[in-house]
Parts: sequence; structure tokens; C-alpha cells
Amino acid sequence: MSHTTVRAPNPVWTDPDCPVARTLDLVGDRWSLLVVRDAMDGARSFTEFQRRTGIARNILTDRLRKLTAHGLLAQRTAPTGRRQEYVLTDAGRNLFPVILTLRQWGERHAFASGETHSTLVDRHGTPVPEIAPTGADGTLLGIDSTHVQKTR
Amino acid sequence: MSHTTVRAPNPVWTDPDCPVARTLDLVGDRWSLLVVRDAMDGARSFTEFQRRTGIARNILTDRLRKLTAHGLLAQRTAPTGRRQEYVLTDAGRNLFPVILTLRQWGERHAFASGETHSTLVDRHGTPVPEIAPTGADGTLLGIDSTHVQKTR
DNA sequence: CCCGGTGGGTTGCGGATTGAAACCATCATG
DNA sequence: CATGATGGTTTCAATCCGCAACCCACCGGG
Repeated sequence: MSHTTVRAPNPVWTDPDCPVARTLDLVGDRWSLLVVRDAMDGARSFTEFQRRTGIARNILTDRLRKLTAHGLLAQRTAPTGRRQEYVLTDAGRNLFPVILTLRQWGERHAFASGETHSTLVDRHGTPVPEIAPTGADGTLLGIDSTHVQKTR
Repeated sequence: MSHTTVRAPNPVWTDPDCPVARTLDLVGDRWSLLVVRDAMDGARSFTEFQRRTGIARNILTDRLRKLTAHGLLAQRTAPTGRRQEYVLTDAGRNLFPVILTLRQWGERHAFASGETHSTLVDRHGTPVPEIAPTGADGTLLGIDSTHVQKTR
């Protein structure tokens, strides 16, 4: 696993001590995580991202640049010809659990019981089970069994 | 675990089939997840949310209403006296893994090696270990070992 | 009864962000 | 040379956001 550190979008963070806030400063907008989702699903070109997300082109330009500047995407010229390619860096790939938990929450809470939705499956076509936070001792953790310890 | 279904913010979704997109339609903005984070950390009153997040008051009004309308928060009159209280619903509490993965990504990628940050600890004060997606057979899953299966 | 403080907002305004659509430059192909 | 794909930029209108000011109900004290 990589530990690439990302730089701030601007000199200041919304809440400099909180990792949640810092992450949201980087990807907490309407589109960035959908771009990352599509990158995980194989999209690499400007046009492909645009087609999949339906995002406005100027905004896509901006998001791709920001994600690149923050080290989540890397821009390369494609091996063949003169096309651009945006590929996930290690830091970008490490957003997988974030996308997964968003997906699992959505599957559970954002669909009526009759509605169908796409599903994440493993190599054998088996649906990925729900992820559960566990402590060092293997016990299930929730909001009642954890708390934030402020930095000393 | 609850399976409360949430209703759309407007009649249309960004991408009706994708649970990730639906979740982001509900909480994918600058502030909603920070409000949820603070709710998990014990905030209940308007003033307390305002103080912790630093969000503008009119925007906070809007976010609290939207989160309430979407079923992530419930508004109650406090048992004592005449104050308002916003408490997480089951659906809101189930965002815990989302907040946790955002936190863990931030801890890893959004801080320089010297910087300190707040930490999530369990009841014993032990830091919560990194969450890892595993398949039904217990193997570790990543973006190379999974794919999205479109709804039939 | 008047005064100030607290909680929970609303309103108005200017500036930043967004979305839709048009435009453009560079290839590659027919 | 015309056409189409790719990867943008530009323009303009609409929306959103942050800030500051204002509002109002309730409470406790004097």
C-alpha cells in the first residue's frame, strides 16, 4: 500500500486536524468521486469520463486537473498515438473502500424495495459482502463504541 | 441494521442505476458529511453544528433540512424545555463506514509525515485498524478483483 | 415590566461555482 | 479535401455560498 501524501487545494483546510474534512476538501464535491468511480471501472479518456458521468465538459476539465494536481490521477500520453490518458495513482486506488461504502449505503438506503441497481461482484460473480468496521480484537465497531481522540 | 429507504432530493437522480451516484446525490456536497460526522461525535443542536463546522448559518439551515427530509437526521424537540434536537436516524448512523473510510484515506494520504491529526479510537483507546474489503471467501478485494455488474 | 442573552433561524447582497452550448485546434481517415 | 474523433476553451446565464445583519420566541434577573 502506498502512502503518497497529497497537497492542499489551497493554502487552507476546512478543518486542518480532521482527516475526514481533509479528504472532503479534496474529493467532497458533486463529481470527483464519480470520476474516480469510473476510473476504477475502466474509464481513461476525457470523452469516456464525459460520456459516463454526463458532467459538463468545462467542469470535467477542472476536476481532472484537480484530481491530477492532488495526486489521485496521473495524466499520460497514451502509448498509441497522441491521446491523453488519466489513470488512477495508488492514492486514487486507495479510495476503493470509500467508493465501496458509498455504494453499499446506497444499495441499502437509496433504493425502494422494487428497484434494481447495479451490483459490485468479485471474479466469480459473487456479490461483495457488506464491509464492517472491526476493532483490533475483532469486535464490531460502531458510533457508540468509538470516539475521536483529539490530537495532543 | 435498518433498511430505511430514502427519497430523492428531486424527481431525478444523476445516475439512477448506480448506488454510488445516488448516495452522492444525497450527501455528496461540501458540508453534509461533516454535519453527519459531528452528529456521530455528539452534536445535536443548530448552534453546536455551526460552531463545530464553521458552516454559514443559512447553509446549515438548508443542510439540516435536507438531511432531515432524506431521512438521515430526525428533528425532535428536546426532552427538556423548548430546544430543537437533530439526531441521526438508522440510515444516518449507517454512514459510519463511509465516514470511517474517508477518515482512513485522509490519515494516510492527506497529511504530511510530520503532521498530527485526530484519531478514531475504540473504548479502550486503541486506534481503529484500517478497514479492508473482503470477499465471501475472506480474500482481500480491490479494484482489480471486482467489477460492477449492470442491472439486468 | 424592562433588559440582556441564548437558540434557531431568515433575509439581502456580492462573489464564486456550475451547467449548457458554442466554438476551436489537432490529428487520422476516407 | 471533408469528416469525425479527441480534448479541450469560451461565453453566458443560473445557481450556490459566505457574510453580515436582522428577527423573534423564550428565559432569567432586577
